Amino acid sequence: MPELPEVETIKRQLIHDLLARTIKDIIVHDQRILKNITKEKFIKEVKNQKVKAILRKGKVLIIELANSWFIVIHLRISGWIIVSNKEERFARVVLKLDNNQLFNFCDSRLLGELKLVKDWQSLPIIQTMGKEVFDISKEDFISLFKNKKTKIKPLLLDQKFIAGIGNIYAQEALFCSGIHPEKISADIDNKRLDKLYDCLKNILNQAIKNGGSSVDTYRQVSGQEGSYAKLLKVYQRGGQDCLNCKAKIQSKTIGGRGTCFCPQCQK
DNA sequence: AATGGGACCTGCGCGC
DNA sequence: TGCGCGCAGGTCCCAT
Repeated sequence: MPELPEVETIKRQLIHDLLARTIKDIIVHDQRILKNITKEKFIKEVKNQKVKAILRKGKVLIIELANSWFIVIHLRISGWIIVSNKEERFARVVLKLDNNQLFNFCDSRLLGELKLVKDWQSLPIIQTMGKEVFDISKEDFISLFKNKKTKIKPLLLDQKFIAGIGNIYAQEALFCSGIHPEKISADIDNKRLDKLYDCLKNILNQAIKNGGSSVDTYRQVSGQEGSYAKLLKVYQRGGQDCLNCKAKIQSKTIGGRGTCFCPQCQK
């Protein structure tokens, strides 16, 4: 699923493939992707605009146009972006660029969204978003967990608490730091939280280096798979042996989400 | 404050 | 072979 490393990968590649290009034409194949604007208005405002900047906040991708409109994209579960010379399968919105390349916003399940706004910073999703682990000191990170009487894993998925972490990297970071996903946050000692901070940063950075994790529909902008999937240690490994201790990786629903962990290594 | 469920969606893998 | 079913999960929203 597109989480921080996947969206960051896309952002970096779009700086190469989309920045400073002019959008010559727009094709909207499925209007359900457009959340706050009609197809006609979207085309009118975006046509012939030059791409001025590409930003990322948490899992949100922001494309600034020369006329000060911002295209705000959330890939949700099943979205991805490919820049190529043809229309891709599942392309819902296609931007034709001045070098004849096509920016394909693909989404197999149509849960992603594209908005066109003048002020992206006032969007609720941005307003309520917590800090990313890269933007917070270890001390402040640790103090976030005190007084929180909720299970650690759903808390890591809460974008208002910390931004950018999704179901893959939450599971990986908890395995890395030896924390049971159902452990009550306030009961986790500082040593483990210290480790969690390091694990999160390391895992997210490694995932970015590998172009993200292609476990489902996600692809890099080139269409290549992200190679971090083969480095995942617990995600989707329920029933298999723990790579650390050989115990059986357990799989259960926690906070409504599938969760894999090692009952031996994670306490 | 925290938790649980439903809604949004459709491709895919499974069982029969 | 083909059909129907249920799972996958990011975010928002509502009820308890």
